[in-house]
Amino acid sequence: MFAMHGECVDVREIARCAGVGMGTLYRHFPTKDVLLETVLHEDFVEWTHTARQDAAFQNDPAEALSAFLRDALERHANHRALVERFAETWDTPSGIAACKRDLHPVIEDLVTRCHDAGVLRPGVTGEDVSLLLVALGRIAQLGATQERPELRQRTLQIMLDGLRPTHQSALPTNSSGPD
Amino acid sequence: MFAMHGECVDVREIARCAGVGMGTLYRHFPTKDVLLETVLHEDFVEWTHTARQDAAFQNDPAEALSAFLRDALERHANHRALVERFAETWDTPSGIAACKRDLHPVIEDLVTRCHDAGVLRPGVTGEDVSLLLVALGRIAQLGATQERPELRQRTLQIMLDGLRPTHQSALPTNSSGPD
Amino acid sequence: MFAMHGECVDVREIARCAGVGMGTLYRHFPTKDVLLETVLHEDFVEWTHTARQDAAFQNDPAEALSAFLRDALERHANHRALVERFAETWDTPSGIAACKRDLHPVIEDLVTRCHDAGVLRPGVTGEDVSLLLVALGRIAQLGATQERPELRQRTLQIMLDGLRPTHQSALPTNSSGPD
Amino acid sequence: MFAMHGECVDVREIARCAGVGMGTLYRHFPTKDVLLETVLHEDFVEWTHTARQDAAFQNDPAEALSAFLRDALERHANHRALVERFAETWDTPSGIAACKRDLHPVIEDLVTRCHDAGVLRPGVTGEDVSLLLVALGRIAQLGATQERPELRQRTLQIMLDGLRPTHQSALPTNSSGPD
DNA sequence: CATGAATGAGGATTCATTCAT
DNA sequence: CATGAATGAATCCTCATTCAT
Repeated sequence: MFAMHGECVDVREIARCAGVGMGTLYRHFPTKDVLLETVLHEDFVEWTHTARQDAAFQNDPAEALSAFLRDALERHANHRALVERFAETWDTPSGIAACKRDLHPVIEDLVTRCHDAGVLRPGVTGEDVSLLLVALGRIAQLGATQERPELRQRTLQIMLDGLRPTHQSALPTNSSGPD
Repeated sequence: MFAMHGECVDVREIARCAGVGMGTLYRHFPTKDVLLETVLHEDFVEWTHTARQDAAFQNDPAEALSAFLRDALERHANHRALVERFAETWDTPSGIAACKRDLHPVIEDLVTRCHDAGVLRPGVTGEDVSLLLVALGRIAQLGATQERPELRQRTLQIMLDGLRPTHQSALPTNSSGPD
Repeated sequence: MFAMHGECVDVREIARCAGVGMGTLYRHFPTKDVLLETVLHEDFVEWTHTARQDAAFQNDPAEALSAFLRDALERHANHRALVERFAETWDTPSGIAACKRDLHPVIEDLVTRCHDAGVLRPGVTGEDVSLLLVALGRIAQLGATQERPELRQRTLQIMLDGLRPTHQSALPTNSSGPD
Repeated sequence: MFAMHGECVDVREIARCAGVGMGTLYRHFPTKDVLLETVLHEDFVEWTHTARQDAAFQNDPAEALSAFLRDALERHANHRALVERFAETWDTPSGIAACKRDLHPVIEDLVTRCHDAGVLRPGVTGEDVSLLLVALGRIAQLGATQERPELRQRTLQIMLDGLRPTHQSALPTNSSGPD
């Protein structure tokens, strides 16, 4: 339900579709928000697991990274709440802590491997890639890109190409210097 | 208020912060939605105007495009509702019609000029640029990028570099062929 | 305005149609209700005047009464607020005091004249006739009777015939006796 | 509540008097209007049922008709919203469709039976009787007739007598002729 | 004295959460 | 332990009335 309708779904709808009563729902999850976080945590765990495996099987680190982003794009396209909350990772200290705990290490690994192999633009960090993910998530939710999936793949391609080591120019950094 | 808190703000809050009563608000705008659309329309008009001028004064088309995106990024960073509704341009037929009417031609012009000058990756459309805008908008709203503005500029840089004519590989198109 | 739309009209509408500002309206009438009462009072005065004259010119008391009711019916058909408030005469002590003061004597006179001439069913009082007026008022306001005026005239005819001296049976009286 | 105060009662008042919260009310009835219509429908059903039975047990058609009107009068006296909405039957196409569906056939039957028995003034239609009902409804709501019930019975008596076959004169018809 | 913008209480409706059965 | 009816705070919008200009 969260995947389809986002975090706005009526809890009654959720209970009804789950085939249980409201009470049962609230016994297991004290709050709508906790339910959502739980659902998302499971999604992150599964995503992390799959991503880790895919990365392990893929010897080409560049391809590993782009495969990860391609997969992420499709996941976001099919999961409204994921998109809505994934962004929060960056904002709320606790937020979807799950995301930070589970997913970020995978991204960091991919970035490190790519840098080691020299297939990633210098200076790109895991944080940069995560931000691109947030950006892609928003794109994936647009009705237009749902009807014409090639649209979101074009955007992804542009981002991937922007990450190539072809671009040696430094990315902007904290202009106030190291403080 | 819309800029700061998005379209969810309580109308009472809006009225209070405007220093007026509910009635005054509703005298000027028949509906919360009309108020929002009015605010956004003004923003789009101003944005369009500025963008057009900037583009006219800038002889270098590539710089014109990146200046446009940089400006858009800052605008989105300071305007939650803008971000929320700009995306809708892609979904709701009517939606923020203002956006389509006012802003899209500017984008199309920029893209055309860049292509004519050969400074834009082949195949990139105005639609692609608009999608990047939506993506950037989401980024700009993150608390993290508000505290560390260089973060969003990094993302923008990656996107801009992905748009360079260096990348000659074709972008994905409707795989079902021309129908 | 009250005549056309009833007492629900927006005061702003009234002011606008009168070509004055709200302040002017409220200078003359401290309250919407006072305005309505004033308007109605004028109507009652005019009605009373006309009714008195008509009655004076008409030698046949029966015809005078039925002419009065016919006229009242048409007035009610064209005056929503009149209908809405005329009924209140019976309820609120002050209410449209104007009505009691201005119109009721006319009715009482007509009834007395009819009784004196023996053309009215025994026992019928001015109060009975006034109640019939209230009843007719409601009828006159129905859309159906506005489109087909003969409908309301049929109802009036039935009432008038019910008032004929043909009917000698006593009308119900306070069953608890004279207390 | 509707019976006592008419359709203007605050839903909160309704909920409070029902001893339930707002939510409970809205769980059962999606809209204030639906609630009203439901209440009225039940009333119409019950009314129809009773009226049909009374009519069936009464061999004298004239008495059946006057009993029906007497009963209607008392019902209206105790039900403000009934009065308010019953009139609408004549105006809004849908309106209290329930009324038309449930009650009108009963009235038509009564009228037909009376005509067959020759105890009803020639030309009187079910529509005429329904209009008299509307008229009586208004009367029944007056505070004066609530305090002195004989007042409304007098009005009813006058109407009933106006319906007697004694009155052979034709009732007004559409003056524009049969078109 | 005229204006009409401003006021704000009041009314219908929604939905996350609780609790008696 | 499961149920789902009940709760009521929160939200958008209307309109009679006031008051600064």
